[in-house]
Amino acid sequence: MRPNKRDELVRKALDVFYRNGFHATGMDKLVSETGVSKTSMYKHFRTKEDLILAVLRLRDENFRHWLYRRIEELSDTPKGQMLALFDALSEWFTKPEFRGCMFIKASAEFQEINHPIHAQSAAHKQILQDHFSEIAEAADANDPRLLARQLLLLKEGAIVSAVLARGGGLAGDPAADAKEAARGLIDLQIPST
Amino acid sequence: MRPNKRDELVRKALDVFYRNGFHATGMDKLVSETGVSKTSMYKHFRTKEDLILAVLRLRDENFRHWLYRRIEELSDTPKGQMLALFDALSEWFTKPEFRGCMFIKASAEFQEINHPIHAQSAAHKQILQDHFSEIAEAADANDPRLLARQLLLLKEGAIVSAVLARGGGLAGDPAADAKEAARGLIDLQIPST
DNA sequence: GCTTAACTGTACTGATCGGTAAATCCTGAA
DNA sequence: TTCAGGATTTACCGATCAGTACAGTTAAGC
Repeated sequence: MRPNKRDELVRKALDVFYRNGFHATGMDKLVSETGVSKTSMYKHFRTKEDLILAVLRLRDENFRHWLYRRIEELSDTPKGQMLALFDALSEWFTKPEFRGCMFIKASAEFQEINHPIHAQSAAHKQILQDHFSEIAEAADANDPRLLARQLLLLKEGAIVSAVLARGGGLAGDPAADAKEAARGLIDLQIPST
Repeated sequence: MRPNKRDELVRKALDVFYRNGFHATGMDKLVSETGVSKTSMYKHFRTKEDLILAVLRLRDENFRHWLYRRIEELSDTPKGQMLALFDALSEWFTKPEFRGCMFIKASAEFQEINHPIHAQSAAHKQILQDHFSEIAEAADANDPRLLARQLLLLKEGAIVSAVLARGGGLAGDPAADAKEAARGLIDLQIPST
């Protein structure tokens, strides 16, 4: 058997869903864009929903690993890493293929609280928040969990704003503005050296 | 009668689109949920897209007017009103019918930069940002425009987080956390009394 | 009573939706 | 060389998609 074929399908489906949206992407479109036959798809995934869940799992892995690594590359102190988060975001926003956060879009298209896709999107954000919390703790913040939640707020706000600002419809540089805000919030919790 | 019928359609369509999403809502569903015949719909709006644009116009009007009024009710000082923004959001988030920001969802489903729906969503956020900017200016902020952009970041982040936190999948109280953050950012720009 | 215009239900278009059936093709292992 | 299992193409299912045609209904203004 080919363990590759399934992964290749998920990888390509990720691209198509990310560019076109979930409801707007039909299985026939996936066939033509991925080159994988419909029969094969339904061999690997019972439903479209199962495929989407697999796509989100891959996205979670890819995105978090990229973000974690990039943050560590940009700074080697916890405090610096919290700021580097927004430099990494800025790099992401300026990529031509940037089209917002896949999990925000997934939760927007599948709104029911108990829907697996909605739940998985929430889980992704929770894992990120926990990671931020560890960094904030390492930086000796007074309330690491609060600071982590605020960093996540700024990150999500920056992503949403970056999407709208991409076409020039919204003024400002979301990543830079968020970084400025983060700097203020961090200084409030960590006595400046 | 009958300037009403069109408005009634838009009003009811707003509900359906807000609860179900745009692509996921078919015109036949609108017929059954609004009680307006399909022929009438297409008399008033040439396409589904035109109807969505009308719905977004109404939403923009309703939401902004509600928010502006609520903020003024909660405080009569510019500085207090910037904080009251997040109390108003908290009220919104706890309403049982809360299902996130319609414009974030619209821009997520219609991603193309030049798409009218995308552009209209960006315009809504820009108007809000301008309003915040006026309040920040009245509060004698050092950089009112920056503060306004940061308040918008916190607002959008709080909305997205509130959607994910609604099902218990994400820890924290986004409105409260955002308010705390806003307080810090405001104090940095306005010498505390 | 008649006109006019808004509204209605029903039936339809061709395309696409998610998902399935069946026959064939390809490739690696025995 | 044969066999098996996965992958393929092609065709199909009933449902739904956005949008249209058309004939009938309602109600106000004159």
